[in-house]
Amino acid sequence: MTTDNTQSETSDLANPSEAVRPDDLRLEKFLPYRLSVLSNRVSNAIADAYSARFDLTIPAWRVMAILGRFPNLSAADLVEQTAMDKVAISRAVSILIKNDYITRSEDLADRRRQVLNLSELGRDVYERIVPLAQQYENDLMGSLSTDERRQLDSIIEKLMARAQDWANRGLID
Amino acid sequence: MTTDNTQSETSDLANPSEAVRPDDLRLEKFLPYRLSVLSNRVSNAIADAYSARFDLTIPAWRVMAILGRFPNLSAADLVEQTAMDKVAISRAVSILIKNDYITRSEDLADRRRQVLNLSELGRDVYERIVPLAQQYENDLMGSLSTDERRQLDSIIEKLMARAQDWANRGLID
DNA sequence: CGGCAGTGGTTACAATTGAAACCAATCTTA
DNA sequence: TAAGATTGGTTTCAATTGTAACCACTGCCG
Repeated sequence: MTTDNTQSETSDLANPSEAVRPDDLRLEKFLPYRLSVLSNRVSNAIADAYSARFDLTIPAWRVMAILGRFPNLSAADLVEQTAMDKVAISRAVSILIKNDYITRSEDLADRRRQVLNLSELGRDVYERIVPLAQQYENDLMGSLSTDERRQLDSIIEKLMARAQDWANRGLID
Repeated sequence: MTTDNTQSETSDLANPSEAVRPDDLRLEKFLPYRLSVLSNRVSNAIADAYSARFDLTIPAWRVMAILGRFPNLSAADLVEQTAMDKVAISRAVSILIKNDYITRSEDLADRRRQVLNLSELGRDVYERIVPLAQQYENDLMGSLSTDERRQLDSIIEKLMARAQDWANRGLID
């Protein structure tokens, strides 16, 4: 209940029988809204950069980012690592294979699984994208002080945890 | 199952400054990625809450949020206020009208424009949603200290500005 | 006036996304 | 070892979203 009430008079008590008018919602200060706008701006800019240079969507790029670090994953492993869902992974993978950016091989031990890896070409692209991605991040972070970066990191963790709770425990009532 | 590092050829052994291999990108620490996950989690939870109770999508709710504060806006005004695009607004508006949540009247001065307002019913709903939205925000913010809230506010502003630059000035090269 | 560029807003269509059904392989247990 | 339950992954179909074309009106300039 600590919504910073920048409204002139915030006397909760001082409201007689008059129709109880709720405070207006100031969308431009509403965290979920701001997060959404910020995230979209950032994502769109970066998506443009990736697709202009490498013909990669963000989901596809994410898959490559993970495979670059952790070879021999299955699609299910990717789901776990990326917070993307099954279907998105499946689609990204199939595009990446079509582009010869990754390879898919059967897992002999479990013939349902398919082991994914960057191809030569894929690793090549990976190694060119990583710096690009880092450049974007550095540019963003460049607008923050060292302190602010630390703060942001920890704040995001906390918000993430809380939002995760919502998903688990169900909605607020 | 963290996999074995199968990078035979890329001269691991040559630790000297022969940095052939770029640092891996740690997706889970990559700001654009984290923002996206956080924003999606938050938005989805809230979207569920709105739609479960009021059959409102987020775009529609945003339109109502703005109209609640600023009556007599046109669709173009809404575009400006919400950072949503023309089409999204148009669609949200048409749904809201169908639901009798808002009214649309001709602007006599300029017959292209249409003046939008919450209807009685709409204001009713608005007044019930605002607290709900605030509850979600408070719950999120509840995981942060007062300091952190201030910090977050200012950090978001900075990031937003930087991301905005990207859109204006074109991509990083 | 008459033409034409610019605005407000909607429509049409393509691309993206999500939910659920689905197939195939594996694991369980009996 | 066969039946059912589970897991890995893809396909299908509907809903959402983005882009571009579009219509109606206004405003401007000749």
